[in-house]
Amino acid sequence: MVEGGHFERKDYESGVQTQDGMELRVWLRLLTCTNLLDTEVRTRLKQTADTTLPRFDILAQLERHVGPMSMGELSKRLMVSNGNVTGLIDRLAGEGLVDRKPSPNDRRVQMVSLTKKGAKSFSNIAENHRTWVGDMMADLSPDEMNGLYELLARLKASILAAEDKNSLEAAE
Amino acid sequence: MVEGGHFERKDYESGVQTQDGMELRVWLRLLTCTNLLDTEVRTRLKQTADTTLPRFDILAQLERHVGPMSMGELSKRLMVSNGNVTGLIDRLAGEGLVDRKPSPNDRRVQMVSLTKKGAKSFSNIAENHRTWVGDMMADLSPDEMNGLYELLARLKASILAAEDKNSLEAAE
DNA sequence: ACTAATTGTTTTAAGCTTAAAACATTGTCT
DNA sequence: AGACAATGTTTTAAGCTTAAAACAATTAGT
Repeated sequence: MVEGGHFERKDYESGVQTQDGMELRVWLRLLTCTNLLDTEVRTRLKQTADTTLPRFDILAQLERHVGPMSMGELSKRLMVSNGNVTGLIDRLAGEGLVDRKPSPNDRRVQMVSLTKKGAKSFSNIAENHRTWVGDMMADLSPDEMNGLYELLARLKASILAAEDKNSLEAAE
Repeated sequence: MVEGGHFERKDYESGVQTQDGMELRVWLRLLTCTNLLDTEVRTRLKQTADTTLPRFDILAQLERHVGPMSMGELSKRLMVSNGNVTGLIDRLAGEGLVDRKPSPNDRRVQMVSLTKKGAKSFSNIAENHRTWVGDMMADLSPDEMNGLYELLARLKASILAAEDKNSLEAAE
């Protein structure tokens, strides 16, 4: 999109002013890293397997679950809306990667499972996925990886604490 | 969505197996943190200002630029497609937050600028935005913030190096 | 000046996403 | 059993996003 090689993707940092606080700078750098990785993964999924990340996420959930899974459970595990799952499963079923059939116990429920084709497709893609992510982080030392891992845990805890505090205030 | 308070949002970590490599674990934790922050910001933008993050990003770009900006320049700075900007500006113009008029020099070009209403709206939202992000990171010490900032810089460099290497291979 | 290529924008088609409404089925209560 | 609440899924309406095609206007080359 832009010439030069290093700014084809979202890079929110380019707009940060020096007077911005450290929090905004960390947030924008976090966003930049996530977008770079995310975009790269999506691009390679498209190029090498002609699929998308949401489809891949569904196959991954089905693969690690023993036996078929209901639409609702898929929706909970992926943390997306029910309607979203309906659409994705429609397309995956159309491509023959998953199988959807009504539950014999409860006629409201649709049970979904991987087809053989779906399982095979997933295992190929998952292998690639692991390699891609590894390559992108190849320049970080084990110490750096551990440090990042721990700091992200601290950040996650801080965010959740802030949300809890906020929801308590809202409940008053 | 799920009871318990800590897993209402995307949390890819819940599915990671112990045999997964460190790279995948870091990636999923990165994704979790970004999604938590991103979702929170979007939710609050919706609740407090009835707007969205893409709209906010456009107002921010227009605010820091002196004078009107073309559609193409906006598209480059936000790192999104031209068509995307067209749609967003359509809606922002409909809400009276931005002004769009043809350039006098080049009749292909549309020049966009903030209206008074848009500038006022942006400054209110930006103030809140800074506070939200600060609150979410409140539990991290200055040292931790600096450490995270530096490690993310290392990660960004590693990703870009991997992309460059990959595109060089593709060009052979 | 005519033709070509280039540049700037919009339109189109497809997919992802959500919230809210609509439907279908099951469970509960009397 | 009948009414009503709760649960599981799909549909609908709206917005974000992209790639590719279509349009419009400018620039370059002859």
